[in-house]
Amino acid sequence: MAKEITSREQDYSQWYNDLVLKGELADYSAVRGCMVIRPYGFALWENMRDNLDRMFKETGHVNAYFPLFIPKSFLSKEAAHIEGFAKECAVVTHYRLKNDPNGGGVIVDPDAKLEEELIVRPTSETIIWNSYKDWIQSYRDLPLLINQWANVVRWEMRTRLFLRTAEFLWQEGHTAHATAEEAVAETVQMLDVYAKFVEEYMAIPVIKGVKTASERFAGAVDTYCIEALMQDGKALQAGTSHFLGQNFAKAFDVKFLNKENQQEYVWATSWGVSTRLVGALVMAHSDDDGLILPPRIAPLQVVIVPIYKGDDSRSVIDEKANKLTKELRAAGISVKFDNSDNRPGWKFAEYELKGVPVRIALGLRDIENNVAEIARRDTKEKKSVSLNGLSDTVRDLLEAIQQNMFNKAKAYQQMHVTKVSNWEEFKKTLEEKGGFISAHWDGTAETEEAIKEATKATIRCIPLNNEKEPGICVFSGKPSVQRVLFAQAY
RNA sequence: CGGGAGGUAGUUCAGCCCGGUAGAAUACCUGGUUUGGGACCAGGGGGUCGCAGGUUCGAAUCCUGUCCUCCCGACCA
Repeated sequence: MAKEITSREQDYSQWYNDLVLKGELADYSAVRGCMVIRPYGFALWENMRDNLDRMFKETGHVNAYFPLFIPKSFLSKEAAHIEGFAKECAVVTHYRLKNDPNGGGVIVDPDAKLEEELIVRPTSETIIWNSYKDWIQSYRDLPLLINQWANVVRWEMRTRLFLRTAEFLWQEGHTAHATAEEAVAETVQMLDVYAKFVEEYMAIPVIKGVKTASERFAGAVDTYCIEALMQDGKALQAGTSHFLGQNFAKAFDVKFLNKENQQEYVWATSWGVSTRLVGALVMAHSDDDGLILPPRIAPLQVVIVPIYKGDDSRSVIDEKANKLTKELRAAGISVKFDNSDNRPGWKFAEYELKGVPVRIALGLRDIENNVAEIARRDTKEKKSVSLNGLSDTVRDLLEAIQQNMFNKAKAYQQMHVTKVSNWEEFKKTLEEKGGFISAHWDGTAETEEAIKEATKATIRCIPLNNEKEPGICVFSGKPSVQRVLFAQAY
């Protein structure tokens, strides 16, 4: 049995890797645990990034940029924070190379040792709070609502393209507030922004919740998260928003003078999503024929494939296709007319691999009848449509695909939240069905750890607005006040 | 950091056991015929066999070391 599960996991790993590589999203790089994001994959990330950035600005945030390097001493100012990150930090110890006196290569110049080592940021709380200390004097300086788009490095033991890489791109918001209530409201607001983005743009339904103490961000008072379900039944943390209390304000001595002329520590939040979302997109929607990208963020929404028959047809079809391309672009749809020298069948397969939502095939026969064959990637349905008002037809279809992808993923998610009442059911469900398991938990870290030890499942979150429902813990049999969501996770 | 499998053409891999001229498929280039689901014919270019030592007349092949990749485990706010 264990063997079968292993091979199933391997199959999914292989499936996922193929999707990313053949879909031309990313490649492995020469650097351990890092990846090269290819133009197509980067265009996808840019679309995600631009939409998120707009949503951040609509909620009053501004962008800034802080340094890549963090003095070692900064990290040690917040005890829990260093505890959480110390094991995975890349450290800069020298600032110069020199020619190897014993050979042709270069060596690190031992004379160029840094007095204080620099840490390549695993996250930027410390370097940012060092600046905030100087920026915040009075309640008039608050709230401070700043986001940065950056790369961070976490030296993970084991990496997977997009889902966990040693270096990744992300955004991190860092805000400072006059009151705890305001900071909590900000934390929840940004969680809502993330949930809205992931559901409405990426077409992936999420469960909003709060982490247990053991899964909490290092240095946070509360960690809120959105959890998504992948097609192999594993959960993926798609975004987090942390209420940091006054931990970082105290560590970096950031005080403000309130209206009553009293010194107070500020209240903080931080929140982030990363290129991991691209991995989520791949895992949540793809099939055996390749990627399936949601229209709202697809780098390419429509591809037009000409079906030539002899050289005579070429100019007629090209002319018509160029006209349609122009028409669709004018309607705000991203289109590629692929008149390259490959055969139609090759192109069909190619754009399916890359997840282009809509394909239009155009041949002489179609033009004579004033129609085109339009195919949707999500369901693979094909039909003939009139060329009159094609941009409206395509726009409606793109919207329908977006909706259908979300509905399908939502139905899958709902089918995979299972309420269980005892330990046998818990194990059986996890093994045979996967997904989220809604179960009573006695609230202790010991039980959480024991369940993880036994099944690899962790508490993904305590859903927001969770019903209070007395019961007994599925593992320990002790009293419980509510159900929580367990799952195996990425 | 433990266990397993690998590193040979752009890619996927064969060759290795049993040492003796560097291979296939695919991709790429040229010409032609084609085009409604990954075309065909002909010709062509492309590799310090991961790296470093060793054994040998001779190493992709054997030995030692080392680096890297993938899978599993440990680790992973």
